[in-house]
Amino acid sequence: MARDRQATEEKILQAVGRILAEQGFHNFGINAVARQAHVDKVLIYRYFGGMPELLRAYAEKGSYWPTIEEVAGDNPEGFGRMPVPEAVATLLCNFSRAVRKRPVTLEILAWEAIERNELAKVLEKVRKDFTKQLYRAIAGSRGRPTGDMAAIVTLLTAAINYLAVRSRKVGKYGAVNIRSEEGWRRLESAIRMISGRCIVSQESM
Amino acid sequence: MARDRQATEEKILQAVGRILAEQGFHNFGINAVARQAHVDKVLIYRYFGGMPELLRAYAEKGSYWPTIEEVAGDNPEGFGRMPVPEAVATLLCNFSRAVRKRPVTLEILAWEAIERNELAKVLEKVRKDFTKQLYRAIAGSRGRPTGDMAAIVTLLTAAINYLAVRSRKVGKYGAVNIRSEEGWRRLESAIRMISGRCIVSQESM
DNA sequence: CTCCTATGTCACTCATCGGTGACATCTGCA
DNA sequence: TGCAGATGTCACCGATGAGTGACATAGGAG
Repeated sequence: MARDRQATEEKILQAVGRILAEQGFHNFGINAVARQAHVDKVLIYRYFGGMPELLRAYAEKGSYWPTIEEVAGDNPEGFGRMPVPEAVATLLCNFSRAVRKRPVTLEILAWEAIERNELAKVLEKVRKDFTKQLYRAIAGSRGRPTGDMAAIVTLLTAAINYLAVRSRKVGKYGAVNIRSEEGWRRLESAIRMISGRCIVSQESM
Repeated sequence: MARDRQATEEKILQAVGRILAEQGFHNFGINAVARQAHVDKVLIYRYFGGMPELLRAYAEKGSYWPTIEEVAGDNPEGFGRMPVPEAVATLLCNFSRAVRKRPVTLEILAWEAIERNELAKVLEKVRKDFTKQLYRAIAGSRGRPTGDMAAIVTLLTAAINYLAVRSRKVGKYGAVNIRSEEGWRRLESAIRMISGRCIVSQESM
C-alpha cells in the first residue's frame, strides 16, 4: 500500500518483537508475523529470505542481554575498589534485575531449552562476551577468590535464569514468591550471603 | 488386529513415553502417538478422550519426580543424626542425580516454562509433596538453621533444575561442563560449600 | 448357530502451516 | 512520456495437524 520498503521491514521486525513478548515462540511463525504486521507474508520472504534470516535480522536490532554497564555501572573498573565477594554479589543482583525486565530475553531463555534457534545462537555469543567482561570486572576487585568461584557463580546465575523464566508462568517456587519484589529481595539477600561467605578473599576475611 | 483393549492402551501409553523422552513435547501430538504406537488415532480418542486426558493417564503411571526415599535413603528420619547443613547438602546432591537421570522429567521441566499442560500440573502437585517431605527430613537434623534457609534451598534447586534441563541441549554453561560427571562434581562441592557456610546451625558451628 | 458389541480400519473434513507463482500497481529514470 | 523494476496483492500448492462418521470383523453371550 505505502510502497515503502524500509517502513515495511520495520513493521515486520516490530511484529516479531510483539509476538515474542506477548505470545512467545510457541505461536511464532511466518503467518503470525505477517498477520501481526498487517503485511503479506510474501514480503517477509522477499525482504528477509525466511524464518532464520528474519530472526537473525531481528536479533541484530535488539538488546537481549544486559550490557556490562547496566550491571557494573559506567566504569566496571570501579569494582576494583570493593572486595571480591561484595563485587560478585552486586553484579549478580544487578544482573537479576536486568534480565527480569526483558520479556523477549526470558522467552528466548525458556525456548532454548526446547530448541536451539537463530535467536538462541545470537544470545549465546552475546552472553559469552558478557561473562568474559564480568569476570574481568571481578578480577579487578580487592582480594583473591579461593574455592571454586566459577562453580558458585554458575549456580547462582543458573538459579536467577530459572526463577526469572519460571516467574512468567507460576507465582511461587518453593516458599518464595517469585512474582513479588519482596520475594526477589529475599533471593538477593541469600545471594549476598552466599557470595559473602563462600567466595573468600584473602584480604576481606 | 489383536482385539485387546488393555494391550492397546498400554501400547499407546508407552508411545507417549517414548516420544516425550526421544523427541519432546515439541513433536508431540495425537498423530505422533498413534504412529509411534502403530495404532489408529481413533482408538486414542475412544479410550482416553483426547490429549489432556491422555497426558493425565500417562502421568498417573509414571514417576516423574524423585521419591523421598531416593533422595533421603530408606529412613528419611535417619537424617536426624547429621547436622543441618550436611543434611541439606546431601539431599540436594542426591536430588540433582535423581532428576538428571529422568529424561521425561527434564522434558516436562523445560516445557512448563513454555506452556502449562496436564503433565506440568501433575508434576506440580508431586513436587509440592516432595518439598514438604524434604523439609520434614531436614527439620529432624541436628541444629537450627539460621538465615533464610528456604531462599537458599530455592536458589540451589532452581540452579539444579536449570542446569539439568540445559545440559540436554548445550554442553557447557559458563565455565562448567554440565554434560560430564566431573562438571557435576564441581557443582556438588560448591553446593556442599554453600550449604555448609550459609545454613548455620547453632550446634555445628 | 445367531446376534450384539467391543475393537479395529478407513476415509474424510476443516484448519493451519510454510512456501511459491502470477498478477497488479506505483515510482523513479531514461 | 514511456518503460522497467520495485513493491504490494491474491490465489494457490502440498503437508500436517486435530477431530469425526461410517464401516468391517472378531468373539463372547444368549
